Amino acid sequence: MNYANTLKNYDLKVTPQRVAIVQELYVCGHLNIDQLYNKLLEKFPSISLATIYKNMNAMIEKIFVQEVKIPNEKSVYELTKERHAHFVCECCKKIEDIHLDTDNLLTQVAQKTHYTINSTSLVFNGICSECAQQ
Amino acid sequence: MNYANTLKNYDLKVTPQRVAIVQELYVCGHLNIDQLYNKLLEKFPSISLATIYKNMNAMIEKIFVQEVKIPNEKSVYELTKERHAHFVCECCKKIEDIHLDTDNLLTQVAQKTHYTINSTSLVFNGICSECAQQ
DNA sequence: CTGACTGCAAACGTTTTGCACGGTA
DNA sequence: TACCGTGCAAAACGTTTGCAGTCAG
Repeated sequence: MNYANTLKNYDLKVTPQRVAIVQELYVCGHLNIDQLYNKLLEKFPSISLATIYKNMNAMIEKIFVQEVKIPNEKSVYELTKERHAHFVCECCKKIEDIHLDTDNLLTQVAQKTHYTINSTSLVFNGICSECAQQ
Repeated sequence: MNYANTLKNYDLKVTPQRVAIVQELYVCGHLNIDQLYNKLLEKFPSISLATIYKNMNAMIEKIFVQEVKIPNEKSVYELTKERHAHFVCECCKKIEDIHLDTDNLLTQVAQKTHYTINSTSLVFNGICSECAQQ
């Protein structure tokens, strides 16, 4: 993953702060604003929260990054990938991507509503196996 | 629907403001805080936003009301009902409940993650048939 | 009568904005 | 060089809290 080139592909100027944001999202998968800010503080001790917000908004506008809204939790951000669902552990707050076959689901929605579906937001809350063992 | 009795069933004191909140949610289905505030202003010209917030939090705590987080939109609130999904029209912002058979989906999640699922948040974004005609 | 609810004002946390400076292309 | 991004400070916004007065049970 070449972070700088990926930014360019999305029409975003390359700056060290942006590269670091992409890198953290790539490595960590899902981060909320505070987590991202704290990670970046290690590399850029004088980085501003305003910079984080401005960059997230710029990346969201280019659909390079997407916000994931989670019940009872702060929103997290992830690099745009192929459509997938999320599992959130209510205990350790871990978030995992789940790739599901949603053809049947979308067929049901189409039959019941006759609406055109453009995107989905599927979040499953529960207890992960690590937390369940304790 | 007897609003006062329903409030009592959920261990919530009955006040005119609360009855009005339940009534609006029952009639409108889904409302965000501003919409609810504006509706209640008609009946209670001096009602405070703080009252709305306090009551929503009280009702959520009793699981009488639930928050629905929607991508790119403000959260809306609805009376707790049986599990269901939501369709949101990107054009007119209309929100509709959809009752889907999710057995297959939950089976897939169970097989792929071995996690215990306690709740789901399923939101479908698209264009409703009324907006599609235009 | 007692405790809970209301409405107001202030406080708080989060996100956005304006501006001077510095860096990217 | 021209424009865009950064960081700081202030502003804006949404939500919560404290308090005095009022109401429900």
